[in-house]
Amino acid sequence: MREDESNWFRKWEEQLPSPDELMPLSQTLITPHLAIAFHINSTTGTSTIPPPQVHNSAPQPPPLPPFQSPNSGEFESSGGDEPARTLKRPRLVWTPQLHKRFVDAVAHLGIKNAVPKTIMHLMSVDGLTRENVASHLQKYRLYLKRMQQGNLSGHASSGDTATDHLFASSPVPAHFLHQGRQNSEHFVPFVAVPVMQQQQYHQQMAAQYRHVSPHFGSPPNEHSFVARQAPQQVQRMVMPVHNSVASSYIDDLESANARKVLTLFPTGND
DNA sequence: TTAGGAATAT
DNA sequence: GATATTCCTA
Repeated sequence: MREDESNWFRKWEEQLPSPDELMPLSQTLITPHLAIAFHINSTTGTSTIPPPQVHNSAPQPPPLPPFQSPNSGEFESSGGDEPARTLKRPRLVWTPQLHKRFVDAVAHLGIKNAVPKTIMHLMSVDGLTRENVASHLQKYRLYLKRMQQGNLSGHASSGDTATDHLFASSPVPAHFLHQGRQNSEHFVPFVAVPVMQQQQYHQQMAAQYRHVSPHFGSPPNEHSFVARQAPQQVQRMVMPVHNSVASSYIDDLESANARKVLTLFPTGND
């Protein structure tokens, strides 16, 4: 009996195609959509279907700048030549850029409303799942808890792990650290804009807020004075849009300046 | 049925 | 240690 079985197996095994014969069936773990979304150089000559964007109801947050992780994407494929025995989604790597967008989203929503699904939508990153966000959020909350208990300096208290560095790469909005006041105040119609887009931003500002700031071609007034006092990065990087991600830059501004700057651009109906 | 969140697994 | 998955709960 046993011998029958092993013979049968050997015969079956001999009839299997060789590895070479199997090669044409190679399959990438990264779909064309993901490859495009994350600027991954695909060697497969597949078509260039634009990825389905997850849209907010209003102006989009800027696309994430090109990713810089070693394998040029946030999604690590588990070795390009590995057979696609698992079609599981590749492991997500939370880069500083991605984390920043996460923090922006959470800051916008306020801790209370920051739940995975909402964060995911606000982040508007192709391929990002609710599970990805939930997992990251879980860890981020633990980090915040540690921050609250330990020193509140704004940097990792003790661990100094890679996570700590990642989390420290985007400033923790001040209101995250004490539970007193987080609310709708954080529904602010701003979004951070990469420096690359300054030009565009300035044009838009000039068009929309000509009356506000000398930076954009009109005479100074009280508002522009306030704006000039805001940290430079905010002057450069804040762009008014509705129903979009609030910038952690804003939350970062502990001073009254920030608040005044915010009032320059009253929130529309979200 | 869906989603959040803690616990657990990889 | 980082991220995914499971499991329980609302």
